[in-house]
Amino acid sequence: MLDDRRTKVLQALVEEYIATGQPVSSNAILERSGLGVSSATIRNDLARLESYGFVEQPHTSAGRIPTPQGYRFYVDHASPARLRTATRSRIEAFFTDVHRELSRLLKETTGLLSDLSHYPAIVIGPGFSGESVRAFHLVPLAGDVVLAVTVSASGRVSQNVVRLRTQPTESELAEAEDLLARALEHETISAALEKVNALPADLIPERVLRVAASVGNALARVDGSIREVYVGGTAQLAELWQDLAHVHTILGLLEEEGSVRRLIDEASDRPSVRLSGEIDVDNVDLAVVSSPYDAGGHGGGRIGVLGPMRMDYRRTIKIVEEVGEGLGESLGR
Amino acid sequence: MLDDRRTKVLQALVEEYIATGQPVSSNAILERSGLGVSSATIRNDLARLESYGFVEQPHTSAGRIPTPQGYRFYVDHASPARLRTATRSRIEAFFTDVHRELSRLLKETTGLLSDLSHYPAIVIGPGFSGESVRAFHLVPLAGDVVLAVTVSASGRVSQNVVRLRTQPTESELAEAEDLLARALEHETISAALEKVNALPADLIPERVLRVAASVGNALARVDGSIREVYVGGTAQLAELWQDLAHVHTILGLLEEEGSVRRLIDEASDRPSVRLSGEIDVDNVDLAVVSSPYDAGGHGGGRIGVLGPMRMDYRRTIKIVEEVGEGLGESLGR
DNA sequence: GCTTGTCACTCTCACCCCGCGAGTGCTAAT
DNA sequence: ATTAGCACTCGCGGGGTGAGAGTGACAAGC
Repeated sequence: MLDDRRTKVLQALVEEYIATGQPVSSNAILERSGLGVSSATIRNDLARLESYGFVEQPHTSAGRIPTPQGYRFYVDHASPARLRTATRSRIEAFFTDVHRELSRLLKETTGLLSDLSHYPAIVIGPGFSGESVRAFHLVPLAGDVVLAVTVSASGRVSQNVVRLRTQPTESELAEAEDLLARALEHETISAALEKVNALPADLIPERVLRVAASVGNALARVDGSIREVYVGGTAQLAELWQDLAHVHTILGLLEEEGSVRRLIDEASDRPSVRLSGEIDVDNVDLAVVSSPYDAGGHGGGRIGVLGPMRMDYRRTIKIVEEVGEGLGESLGR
Repeated sequence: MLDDRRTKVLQALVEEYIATGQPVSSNAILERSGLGVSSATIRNDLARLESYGFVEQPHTSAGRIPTPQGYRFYVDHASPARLRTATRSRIEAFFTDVHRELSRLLKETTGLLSDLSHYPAIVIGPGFSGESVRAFHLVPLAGDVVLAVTVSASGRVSQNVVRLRTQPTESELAEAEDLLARALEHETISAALEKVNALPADLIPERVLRVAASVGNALARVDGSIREVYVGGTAQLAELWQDLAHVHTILGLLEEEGSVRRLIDEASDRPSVRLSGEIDVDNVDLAVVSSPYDAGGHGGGRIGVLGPMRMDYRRTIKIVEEVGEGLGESLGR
């Protein structure tokens, strides 16, 4: 597609633009790239790059800025950065030897990530699925509504409000709790549900069975979909976009759990970069750098940051990757 | 301090400024207030109000804008607004008959409040204290770290990671769990802790007792301070302040749990308004309208919104108050 | 003594004009 | 294919200007 020199010209242009935010002139590329050619040559190359749609001019007689396609090409050809040892050790220290409640750990991870990257950060919690259940409780809330509390083997606590069709008596509820607790013990939720459904219907009062089934179904339904979403570092928004309309739109995105998920949920097993056009978000200058993490037996999730397309990709990708690894290891233990 | 007409002039000025955001001229006050005097008279009054420090001029030949003192006088003398029935019924519908997990309810309440008020909203969770415990579990996490899960009578679930000084065996942990569960059953945490400490040391292995005491102390320490903080509607910030520096500062405030608490924590049993100078936040144009809520036996908390000083106080106060009442009732059941 | 009509004065804001400088595209030469 | 040179384009910032909004002051009226 692009010969070697033109690739270098585009890289220099993107990096210069990322650094300065100003349209980049042929002379600036000359200096940054160190190519031993004249500015006129570079101007010719720029004209070619423009015809390919990688760069554009804000107006005649101005320098060039990258188009989304230009960024895409750059990102796909960029080598990852090396992190300073100070940064690495900060990540390491963060995940070493500190035991925190899961939700707190995830929330604080957004803090770390956004601190290091200087971009707002997103962390999606690891799934529940595949984990066995350590403890289970039913708490009556009101009438036909009960709260099911499940503690997983790794100490995760999940709460679900379940509305039953009928109002159980206290003893029925206790029996159902007992039944489910037994079925769930050291089992995954889906396995336990089968157990419950296979129970001998003649030995257990039907009403109890019905309660247990209702709760079991409710659990199974949410199982796996309880990946909590955490967002941190939103204060950076104002500095990054410098534009109230953009800040408003992005705050709106980050406020709604569903759209946050949509931003970074992706089935890639490596760090990935998504740019405005590729995300289902209209007309916002947006790039999302995300990476999966693997918490060993305890599932895994995804973390990422978002920023304007004019973003330090090489550094950011590396940071997101490393923090993801740290988080995975920390959870995996 | 102020005679009747000057009070009205100030009120009209503040309301006009809240509505338009422009410096208010004597003529504008004339029209809005309906006072049957000439604009010259109002100009004289304005000069007087200025000497009292209630209003100021951005520059010589411009209208007046309220000073913080002017706002203070205004809110202290403002009568609360009436809400449209549509608004009232929205609040009512929100809290009627829907059973949600507590954390979800509180989070969604910030959504309701910010939707109605058009300002970012804060909800502080009701305390745990005073509630009896319904279920209790200890889950070993790793080595000397255990997770204590407490379910309160009203179905609230609290998780605490406790680091013990020694590593208990499985059976010791089970015994300690049993011990604490028994002690806690239908008791408040503080009452239970006394029970545990009063246990006959000769009947129970010392190691078990020590574990139980560690956990109990950890619980007691966090008991009452676990008032979660929820923030919603931050997307409004961009529209409200129209100024990147302000948006940045306030996002920063809202990001940190401690500062959010500081914004609305206050020991007033009525709706209250705090303005920039009165809050420990420097140089931000900020007003906080907050109100307590009472969840009956289950404690209570505080909710509020924040906005620029140029804020529709009469309407906002009423909305915050009503949503607070709704939340209190909903939790009290 | 408070209120009012009048009027000169002040200050901002929006607009326009214009010159500078950066940076390009083109062309002709290598 | 590359380069030097050059004419051309266009945005940006500074300064000038006129209109309009609003005030303060003053003298007259109730």
